Amino acid sequence: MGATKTTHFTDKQNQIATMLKALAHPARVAIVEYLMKVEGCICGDIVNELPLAQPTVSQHLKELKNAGLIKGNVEGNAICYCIDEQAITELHDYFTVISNHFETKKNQCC
Amino acid sequence: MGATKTTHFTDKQNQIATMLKALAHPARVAIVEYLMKVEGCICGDIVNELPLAQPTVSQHLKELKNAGLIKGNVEGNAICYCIDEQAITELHDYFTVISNHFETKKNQCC
DNA sequence: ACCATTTATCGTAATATTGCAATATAGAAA
DNA sequence: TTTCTATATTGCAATATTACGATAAATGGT
Repeated sequence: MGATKTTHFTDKQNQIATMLKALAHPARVAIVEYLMKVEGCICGDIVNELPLAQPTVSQHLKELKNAGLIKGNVEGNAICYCIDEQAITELHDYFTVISNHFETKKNQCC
Repeated sequence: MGATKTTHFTDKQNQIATMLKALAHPARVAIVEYLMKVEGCICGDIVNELPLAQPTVSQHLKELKNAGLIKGNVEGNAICYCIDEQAITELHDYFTVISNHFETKKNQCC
């Protein structure tokens, strides 16, 4: 089939899965890390930082944008992409809840 | 192509991407959340909790296990899966770093 | 207007993922 | 040993993803 069955899962589960999927590729992880490194936004230079062709990078940026992880502004000739903090915070909070839960319970069996 | 180019990314980037990919599906998110709910481990009952056929659930469990997010023990007739805390902690720490970074910088442009 | 630069889109090939029916396997129970 | 129950594996069809060359679109500078 190839298509994911989303109907019977909760909105939250689908939303988290979608956001994680956006980061589930080394190139997209690298893009986010590059955004950290440059302390601002990406304007063209990202293509030179990745071992991928320009259309491929553009596609990855689009996926990050669709998932709400980055925002894009037209900045004259170039385009300025930067992190959407809210999305990152949401993911961080999610892992905080999971992490706290399992830390306090300290694994009963396995 | 379909195959991800991993060669030119760092080990850390590939590792994070692999772990996130394991969680990048609502069924696998639901499995982890179910593990939280039952406060222990899964022994068979998970198939009844998901809107998917048994072989499909088995496949999702396998992917979570391959990525190191859950551990499996043979427990008599059934199999006992539970969370691998270390993997969850690793992901949590990763998002903490990113989250802290962008929070302090408060978005210069977009 | 023309050209250069930057980014997006299209088209396409290769591969991966998802999902399930059928079947296999392993252990428990009878 | 036969049977039941739980999980895994196989095989396959449908769809998604990844990557890139070619090309388009948008803007700035000349």
